[in-house]
Amino acid sequence: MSASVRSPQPSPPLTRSVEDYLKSVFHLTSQGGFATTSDIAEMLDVAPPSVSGMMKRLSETGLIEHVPYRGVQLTSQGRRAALQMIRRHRILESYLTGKLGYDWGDVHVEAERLEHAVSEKLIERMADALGEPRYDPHGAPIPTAAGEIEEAELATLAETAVGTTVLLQEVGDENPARLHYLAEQGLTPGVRLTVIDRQPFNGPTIVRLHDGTTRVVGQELALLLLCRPSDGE
Amino acid sequence: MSASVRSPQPSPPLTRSVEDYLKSVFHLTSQGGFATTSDIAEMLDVAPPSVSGMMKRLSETGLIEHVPYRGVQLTSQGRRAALQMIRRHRILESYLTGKLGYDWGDVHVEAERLEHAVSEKLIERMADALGEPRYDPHGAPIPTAAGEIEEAELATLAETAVGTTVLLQEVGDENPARLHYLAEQGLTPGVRLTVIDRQPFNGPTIVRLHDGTTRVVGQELALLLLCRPSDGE
DNA sequence: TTTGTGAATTAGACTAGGCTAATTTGCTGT
DNA sequence: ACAGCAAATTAGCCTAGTCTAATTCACAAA
Repeated sequence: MSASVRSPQPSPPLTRSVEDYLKSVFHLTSQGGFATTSDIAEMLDVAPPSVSGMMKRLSETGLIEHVPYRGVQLTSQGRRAALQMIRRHRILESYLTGKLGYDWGDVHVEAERLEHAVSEKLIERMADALGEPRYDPHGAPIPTAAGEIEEAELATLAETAVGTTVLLQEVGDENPARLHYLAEQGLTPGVRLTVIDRQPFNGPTIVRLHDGTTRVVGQELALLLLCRPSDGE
Repeated sequence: MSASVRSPQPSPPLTRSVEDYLKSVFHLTSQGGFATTSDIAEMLDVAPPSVSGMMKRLSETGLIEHVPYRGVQLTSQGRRAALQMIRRHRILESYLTGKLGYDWGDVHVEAERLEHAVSEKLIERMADALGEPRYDPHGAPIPTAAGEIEEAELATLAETAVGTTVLLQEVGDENPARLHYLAEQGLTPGVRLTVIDRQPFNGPTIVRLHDGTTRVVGQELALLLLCRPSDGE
């Protein structure tokens, strides 16, 4: 009988909404700290009171830690659930581009809908068919089935020093138009860039690609290009 | 201004529930006639009053025709929506078995969840990858994107006369255990069978396969095997 | 120390979709 | 013709999740 006190009761499956909230909190706290009500509300396009209400319910079910008027963080249980959703999302994006000819600008919306409906089994079959990919089409790391995710220290292109050669690792965006443009410019994960100049006052960054051609990248886009120091050449 | 009277207003997307109800009504009226409240309730595993409520809403939005205390039928708009769902379902089943190694007994549940989340575009990509299949893994016809569905006159194996040779066209079941068993027995769509005997009092039907081996098929299963007269041979 | 302000929460209402219990209806058998 | 029964509907309630309007809180600035 004493077990009933802290037994992790057979939790009902999470609803779509709950899954979305957990993902938001995960992303908003990935740099540490708390996620605020208004940030969550904006990310999910709902009104702040909706967030307050949901946060209350989620903290009652032990998925988040809520400090009223301060913000929220995921519990380890909530983090596990969020990572599972992110794995689903990123495997789906990878599968849609890799096996069904989707453009990397179009996968996000489709994956956003499917991630709530796919079974664990289907995700693992897709991952298997793809050869257990470690990164999605945008270069974001895919959590393992066990819930581990790679945490890399990436710098935006906008803050990379002139003269440096870097590897473009990830594009931190999901806007189709921007992604299409970047693909046209050849600015996709995996390419090596050398920063050859940067205009002052938040001006554009000028980079040289491996093939010798150059690109002028405005700040808005440069902030989305996540790079890491290039090892060898 | 006069247009506002009968303009087919930009109907909001159907909810999951609505999609499920429409599918049920379609299946229950496929032989003609009305679908009854209790049949729908049983098929969807909800209480009859839930069905009454939904039928009221659906007839207000013009998807079904409701004759109180009699039953319902789909309007042409409702039929179009139902056929779209059935196309999605059957394309998904085909894709899961054809491209992701699913067993034909396991696809139904997975497709049931995904059919509410996939976009039109994804379905067409899957259909394309499969070469526009006309039948799903159980032999059921797949509606075209334009909403046409093949209507065949099939007889159950249980009613097929002794001595007749037939083509097993479709297995009208979705129970994984039964489907597994049938696959083990080699009783899958496309095989040719000759009925060589049938025991009285709803007893089993004995058939010979093309390879000369025989199978004893109890009535419960024989009722699920939908056959058509075999042309040649 | 007090006050103003913006963020967060509470209050209260609404919709979809489900349920049970009570009532109504249509049909069948006498 | 009508009594009885089973099926269908109505009545009334519940939960999840959303909203707007009103209120409360934390903190920075005076």
